[in-house]
Amino acid sequence: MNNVMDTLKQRGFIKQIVFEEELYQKLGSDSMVFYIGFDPTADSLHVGHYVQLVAMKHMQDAGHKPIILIGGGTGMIGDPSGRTDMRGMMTRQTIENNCSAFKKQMSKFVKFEGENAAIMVNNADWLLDLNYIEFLRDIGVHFSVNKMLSAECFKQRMEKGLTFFEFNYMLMQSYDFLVLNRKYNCSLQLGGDDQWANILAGADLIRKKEGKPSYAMTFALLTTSEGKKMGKTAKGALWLDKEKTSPYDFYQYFRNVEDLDVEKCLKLLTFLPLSHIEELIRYNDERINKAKEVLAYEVTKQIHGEKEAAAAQVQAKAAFSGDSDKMPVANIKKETGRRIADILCDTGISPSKSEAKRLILGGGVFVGDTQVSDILYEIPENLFNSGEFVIHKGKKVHIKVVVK
RNA sequence: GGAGGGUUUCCCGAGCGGCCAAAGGGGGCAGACUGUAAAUCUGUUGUCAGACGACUUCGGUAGUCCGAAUCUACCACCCUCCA
Repeated sequence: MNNVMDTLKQRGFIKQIVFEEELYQKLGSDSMVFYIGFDPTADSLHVGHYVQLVAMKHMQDAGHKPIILIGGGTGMIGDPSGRTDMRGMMTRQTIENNCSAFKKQMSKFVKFEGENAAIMVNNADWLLDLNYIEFLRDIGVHFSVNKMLSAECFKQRMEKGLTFFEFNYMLMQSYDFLVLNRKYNCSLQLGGDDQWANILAGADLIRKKEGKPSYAMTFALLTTSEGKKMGKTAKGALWLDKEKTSPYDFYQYFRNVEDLDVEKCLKLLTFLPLSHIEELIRYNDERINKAKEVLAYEVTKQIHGEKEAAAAQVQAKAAFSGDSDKMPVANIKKETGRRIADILCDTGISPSKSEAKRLILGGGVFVGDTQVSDILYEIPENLFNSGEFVIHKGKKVHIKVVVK
């Protein structure tokens, strides 16, 4: 069996590993049970989660058995790692809703049948009913506050303040690992590099309580070449839920990544063979656009399926080549009037009329091929009555407006 | 529990009682240059209005004043120091 650690390394996933040699041996010879945890912080997964899922799939394909842990219990607390302030506390109801949304989305990426079928667990099942005193006596004794305080993940919080409430998060996550170890013989935990301290603590706990070997490995976070988090848009995260981020927007996001990030994205987010990727990123000039198209298509395909990906690609190509037949469409009602500012709002191209006017004054709006410079501009009657026309906002937003 | 400091527009942050829709930076959007890239330069960045202008906003509430983001009182939350 091909050693998956090599694969993950070559594709740039791996950031830190505990007992690397030993783990490498095991991954190469046995089928290991491993887990990745996901806290239900929103009602949809985003690209950051997706990277973890890709890694999980590589692991599963190599014969290892994944456990997906949903943090229905840890979500009640909120991970303080790397944050400057406390997360808003979520109600139980919200958490449960988020959990089921997560489950639904994740089930697409890993297989739940066969020899090394994935399983999904929820830590609410064992965390919610813990007895405080028992827990402290059993688990709490193994944690050194001195050591915890020196952890990198609390650093930012040492300046702004950290409540005892959140300070416990690490114990919860460590306990999860222990539970999974006892129940499923899970001895490896994976996660984003921001989870390093939490994961390590868990591995230590298993060694202390069970005297058994346990391993930890973290993945590089998806960041741009400038070190900023990727997957952030003006509207928030890049969601996997197509109601929250349309396949078209999703496609466009990756179609527009910087040159310097294309390779990383192809390796981390797609399953294309490395040789193929090498081929794609060979050029440094405009030919790299081809690679971006492939990237956008492949990632969209993984998440929304081949049909949606193809559709997004067609729309994108149409929009940028001026082929109005296949452009993204916005419908408006016939009675809305023909003023350009109103139409920009009705189609969602602009969030407000003031904004629309600014855009026009700035020279960013075209109806068909004519630039609009007057805020009072009306769509010519014959065009309006013809039922459809094209509006361009800047160079990137091209919409076919259909009058109904 | 005691003493002090804070809460400003998407984010960070400056704001003398009138000239504040509120400096500056970041981010966003648009223009130029390009390759639907980056870098750079320019403009713009509360809402409504064709325009004059009107309206809403500076943690909350109630006041003082012709006039308040700026003053007062109370409330809420946060931080720092001392216990």
